[in-house]
Amino acid sequence: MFLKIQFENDMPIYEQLRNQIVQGIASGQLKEGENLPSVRQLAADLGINLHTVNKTYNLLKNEGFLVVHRRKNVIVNSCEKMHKYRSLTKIKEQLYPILAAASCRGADRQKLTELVHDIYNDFETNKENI
Amino acid sequence: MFLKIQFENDMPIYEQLRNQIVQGIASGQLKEGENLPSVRQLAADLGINLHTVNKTYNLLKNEGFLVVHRRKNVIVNSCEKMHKYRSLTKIKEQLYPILAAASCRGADRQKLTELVHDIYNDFETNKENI
Amino acid sequence: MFLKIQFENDMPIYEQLRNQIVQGIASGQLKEGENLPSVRQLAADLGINLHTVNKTYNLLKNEGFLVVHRRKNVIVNSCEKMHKYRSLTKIKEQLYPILAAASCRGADRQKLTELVHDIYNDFETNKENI
Amino acid sequence: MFLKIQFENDMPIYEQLRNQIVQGIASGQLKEGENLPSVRQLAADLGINLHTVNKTYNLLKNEGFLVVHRRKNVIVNSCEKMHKYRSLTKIKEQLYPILAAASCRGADRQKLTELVHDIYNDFETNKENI
DNA sequence: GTGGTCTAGACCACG
DNA sequence: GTGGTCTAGACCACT
Repeated sequence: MFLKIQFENDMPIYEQLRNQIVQGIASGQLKEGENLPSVRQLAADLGINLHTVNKTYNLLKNEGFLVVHRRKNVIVNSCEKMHKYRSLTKIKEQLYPILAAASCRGADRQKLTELVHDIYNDFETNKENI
Repeated sequence: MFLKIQFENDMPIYEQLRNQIVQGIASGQLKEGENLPSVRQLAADLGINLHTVNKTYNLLKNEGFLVVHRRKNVIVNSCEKMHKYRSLTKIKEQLYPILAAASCRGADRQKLTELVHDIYNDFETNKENI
Repeated sequence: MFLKIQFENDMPIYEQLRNQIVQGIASGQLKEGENLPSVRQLAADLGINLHTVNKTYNLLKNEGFLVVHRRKNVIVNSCEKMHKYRSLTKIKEQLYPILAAASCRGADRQKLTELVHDIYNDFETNKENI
Repeated sequence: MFLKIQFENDMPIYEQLRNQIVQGIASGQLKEGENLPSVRQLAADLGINLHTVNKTYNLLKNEGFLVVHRRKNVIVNSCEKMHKYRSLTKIKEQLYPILAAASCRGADRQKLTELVHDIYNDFETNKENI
C-alpha cells in the first residue's frame, strides 16, 4: 500500500488518509471497482486506531469516492457516480482563500495556472506508469 | 466593515476572519498601509471575544499580511514584505487535495484553469470598483 | 522536571519557560524526539495557567524547537529540522545591543569570546553528565 | 542625528532608542562628554512622544551611559564611570538564551565567536571613520 | 486524556 | 486607548 501517515503533521490522521486515497484515485493507483483493505487491516498496517480508519472510510463514502459492498468490502466507486458529486461552486470556495493568499504574495494567475497544470500532470504521469 | 462571521460554520471563527481579511487585501478593499479596527472594536462589531480577534491578528502578523505599527495600531503590510512569504511548493501542497478530488469528479484542467481565472477576475474587478 | 518559574521576574512567564526549554534542548537534557509533559500537567506542576503553557508550546513550535505528535503529544523536534531555522543575521541582530553595552562598559572582544566559550562549555558538560 | 525609529518593530520605541544610543557610544559616534539633544528636541526630530524620550534618557542614566548635568543638558558619561557598571554574570545571563537557541540550530562556538568579532569590528571601523 | 478553540475579566506596558 | 499577558472555565475534535 502506498499510504503513509505523518504523525507530526497538523492535519488529522483521518484527513491525511482521506487525501491520500483521493489522490490515489485521481492518479489511477486506485482504480474503479478496486477494493481497499479492511478497516482492521489498514489500521494494523499503519499503526493507527480502528476508529480513525473507520472515520476516513465513512467520510469517503459520504463524499462518493467509496462504496461499501454487501460483503463488507470497501471498493472504489465508479467515475460516473463520482461525477455526480462535482460542484464547481464548492471547489471555487475551497480555492478562494488559497488563491487570495497566493495573490497577495505575488503569485499571479500565470503562476497559478502553471501550478494547476503541474498537479494535473502529476496525476497523469502516475497513470501512465501503471 | 465588510467582515462577517458565520457562527454555524464548522470553520473556526479566527480562521474565517483570517480568510476574509486576506481576501480583502487580495481584492484591494484593504490597501497597503491601511489600518484595521482595534482588537476591541472589531470584537464588539462582530459580537465575538477580543481574544479571538487577537488570535486572528497574530496569525496574520506571522503570515506577513499585517504588522503592528506603534501609532497606527494594526496595518496592512507592504506588498514587497508579503512577497517574501511566497512559497510555491506550499501553495501546491494546499492545492493538491482539492484538485485531486476535483479531478476524480470529472473537473478537468480546463475547468480548473477557468476557475482560477474566475477568482483572479474577482480580485481585480473589486479593485476597479474602489 | 528541571523547569522553574520566577514569578517576581519582569520577563513574562511564557518567555521564561521558552528559554528554559530551549536551554534544556541545547544542553541535552531534552533529547530529540523526547516528549514533554502535557499542557495541563506542566501547568499544574508549575502552578500556572494551562493557556500560558500552551502559548509557550505554540511559540516553540513556530520556532521549530517542538512539534506536536499525534500520539506522543508534544516532542522535541529533530536537529535537522531545527537547523533550518538558523539565521546568522538574526542572531547578530540579537547580539548587537548586548555587545554594544558590554563594549561601552569595557568588556573587550577577548572577554566576550571567553563568555561564549563558557556558555558552550555549560551546554556540553551537561550533555556529558547525562 | 543618526537615530531612526522603526514604528513597525516589536521592540518598544524607548528601547530602540536606548539601543541605538548605546551603539552610538560603542562605535564612537557619541563621545565621552558629548551632549545629546534635549528631550523636547529629540522628540520633535523623531516624531515621537516626549515621555518616550524621557523614559529612554532615564533608563540610560540608570544604566550609567548618560549623566544629567546641572544645566539640564544630557551628556555621555565617561568611560571609567561606565566600566563600573560592568557585570559579566549579567552579560552571560543575557547571552544565554540567544546562544542556546543558536546552538540548537546548529551554530557552533566557532560561528558564534566569528559573529562576536564581526560585531566588534563594526564598532571599531565606525570609530576609524570619524 | 490530549491539544485546540472560544469566552470572560483583569492588569500592565506603551505612547 | 492600544496591544500584550495572565488567569479561569467551558466545550469540542481527535485518538
